This record gives sequence, structure tokens and C-alpha cells, in this order.
Amino acid sequence: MPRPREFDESVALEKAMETFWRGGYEDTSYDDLVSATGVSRYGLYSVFGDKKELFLRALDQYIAEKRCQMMGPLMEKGASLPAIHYYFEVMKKNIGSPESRAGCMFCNAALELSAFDQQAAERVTRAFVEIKKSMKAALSNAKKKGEINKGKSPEALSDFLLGLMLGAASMARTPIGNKQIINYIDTGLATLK
Amino acid sequence: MPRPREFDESVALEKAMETFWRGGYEDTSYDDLVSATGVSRYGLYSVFGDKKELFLRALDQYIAEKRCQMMGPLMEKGASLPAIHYYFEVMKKNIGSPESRAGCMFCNAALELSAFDQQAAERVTRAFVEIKKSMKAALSNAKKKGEINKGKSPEALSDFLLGLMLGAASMARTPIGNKQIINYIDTGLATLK
DNA sequence: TCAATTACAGAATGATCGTTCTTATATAGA
DNA sequence: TCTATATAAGAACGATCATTCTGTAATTGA
Repeated sequence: MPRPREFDESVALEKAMETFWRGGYEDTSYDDLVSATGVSRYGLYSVFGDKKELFLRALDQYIAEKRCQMMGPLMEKGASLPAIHYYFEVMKKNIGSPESRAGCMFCNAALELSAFDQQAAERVTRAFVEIKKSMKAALSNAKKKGEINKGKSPEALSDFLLGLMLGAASMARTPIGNKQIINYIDTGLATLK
Repeated sequence: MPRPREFDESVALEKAMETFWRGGYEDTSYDDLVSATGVSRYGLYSVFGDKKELFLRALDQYIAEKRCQMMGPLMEKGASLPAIHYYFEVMKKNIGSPESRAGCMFCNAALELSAFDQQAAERVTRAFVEIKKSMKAALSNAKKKGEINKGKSPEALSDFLLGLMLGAASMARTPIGNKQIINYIDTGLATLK
């Protein structure tokens, strides 16, 4: 009966995600989103709601994608040092990609929005907590397996790895070169030895 | 002959710096600056120029202040491991202060502006390069003195310390707690042992 | 005391943004 | 074919922002 929609919701969300990833929240205008998705203002509003809601949907989408991409090994039972190395190997690989200078979208959101926006802060905190928990569990297992020194504390080390991830993502958004970011990650990981 | 100015330039700059530090560039309006400094729009424009120029002045001021506060020991000839520890001790001390959640102003500027603004990028790059150089020199001296393992590379380690600084500053602007930031710094510094 | 000069306070301007509204269009069942 | 319904395209609205302009006030040398 009604006129049919001319766009695919998931394709539009993906495009919106890439736009917010690169430009952040404030610097991305609704017009930018209309252009990037090729969807009319009406279409975006009717499907995703206002700018904030669309951003949060895009952020959720990003977090879900990255969890699949990076955390797979970490979420398995018995995950230990190799799962941690896998996580940072993916980071290092992403640094070479063209979009890498946008950093990590939820780290960007943490830095730009978490101080002002409750809902963004909740998502960011949830993601940070999950990463730290996974890292800590893997570190405990690594300790049991003798992969890391018995004297190291999984609690402190997992905070360190969380910071290592955020630090690398931050470096990627600055003029600091890729080589330096890789030095940072590799030197940081050597701490675990 | 003319009507005398009713404000002190350096006091106004300090207030503007604090305002930009907390709010960043985009989220700070010229009205915010007028309120924070207590200076009229006319006064700010006539002394500092437009918003961008005022921001750059404030950024220069911040960098100069922090260099005095944190880099003193690092800039002395023969500086080695203690100078590096001093730098991060100051960071740790600042984390406890009320304004700490604003992170580090030039790290914030690096993340917010360096991709878009040439002049901000230059200042940020200059500061990063100086910090890395000082760290690298101190690491070389530390190696000679036997304070750190002969096998460690000052080049890679100085990139690591630059990232450690940026990572800690980034963490401070997120919901991540102070205890976790301290764990991050301490664990990172333990790498130097 | 007056005139010249500069500062102050805030109104006006023009641009941009998020959001809503209007008008026209495309589809499917009657 | 006609009508109901939801969509598309983009104009319109109201708010906010950086910047400029206007009218008033304060000072000092004449």
C-alpha cells in the first residue's frame, strides 16, 4: 500500500558508523549523514531517530563488529597469552589500513562524549569493563600455565593492557607515526614476558 | 588619553587556558571565554584576536607551564632514569587533582584538532618531538649508567614512554578510575627496570 | 572643561546546525 | 482507476555560534 523504502537499514547504519568514526559526534552534521548514507533526512529520522540516537546505534554497531574481530580468542574459555597477542596483532594490522587515522570509534566516543553524555558513557564503560575482564582472565590463565612470571598481578596488568589499547588508539589520531605506535605496542607487550 | 584597560592580559590568558583545557576548542564558546575571563568581547578580540588565535596562545601557555613543571630534570645534561620517573610522578600527582579529569591540554588538542588544523598540529608535533627526544636522551644515559638493561632500545622505549604519557592523559578523560591509571603508569614504568 | 582616544556592554549579523514541515511521489489494495 | 499510506526532497524554523557594529563611558593632554 505505502510507497516502499528505497534504502537498506543495515547498509545505511554502516555508512553512518563510518562517518561518525571519522568525524566524531560534534563535527558530523546531519547533512553529512544524509550525504554519506544517500538516505533522505526523513528516512534517517523515521528509522533511526535523532542524531544522538543514530550515533548510539552506530556506536553499538562498531563495538559489536570490533568484538567479533578482536575479542574472539579472548572470549574462549582457557584463553591466555596468545589471545592477548591476537588482540593487539589485529590492532597493529588495522593501523596500516587507510581508515586507521580515525583511531578506534569507541575510544573516540570515550574521549569526546563520556564526560557529557550519560548514554555514551554507559556504552564506553561497558566496553572498557568487558575488555579489562577478558584481559584479566587471560592473564590469570597465562600465570597458571607459566606463560608469564608468577610475580605479576593480573589486576595491574589488565589495567595496563586497557591503557595500552586506549593509548594506541589515541596515538593513531595524532601526527605520531605508525612506526612509533608499533614500537609502543610491542614494547608494552614485552612487559608481559 | 585613552580609557585604560580594565583587565590583566596574563590573568585573562590563564583563565582562557583553563576554560579551553576543560572544554576543548569546539565546545568552548566565545561567550564562555568572556564569562570565564570577566573580560569584554571587545577586550579579548583586541588583545588576543579571534577564537583560534586565543586558543593557540592558551595552548602555548599550557605547554610552557607543563614543560617547567614536568620536564625540568629531563632537560638537564646527564638526565637519566630518575628524570623519567620524576616526569611520571608529576603526572600521577596531577591525576589526584580536581582538574585532572580534563586530561592534558595539548594531548586533548592533538586528539581534537591536529587532523584538521595545521597550526595546532605543528604545536602538538613540536611538543611530542621534544618529549620523545628528552626521553630518548635520558634512556641512553640510563643505559650507560647501567640503570636499565643493555638490551633495551632507547628508540623503541622512548616511543613507548611517549605513548604511556598520551595513554594516561587519554584515560583521565574517560570514566576509567584513578587507581587504574596509576596501575597503567606503574606497570609501564616497570618495563624500564 | 573639552576633545580625542580607547575600552566597555551588548545588540546586530550572517552562517551553520538539528529538527520539523510541506509538497509531491510511488505503491498496493479496493 | 482511485484512494490510502508511507516515502522522498528539500524548504522552513529556531537555536547557537563567531564575529562585527553601535552607542556609551572613562581617561588624559590641551
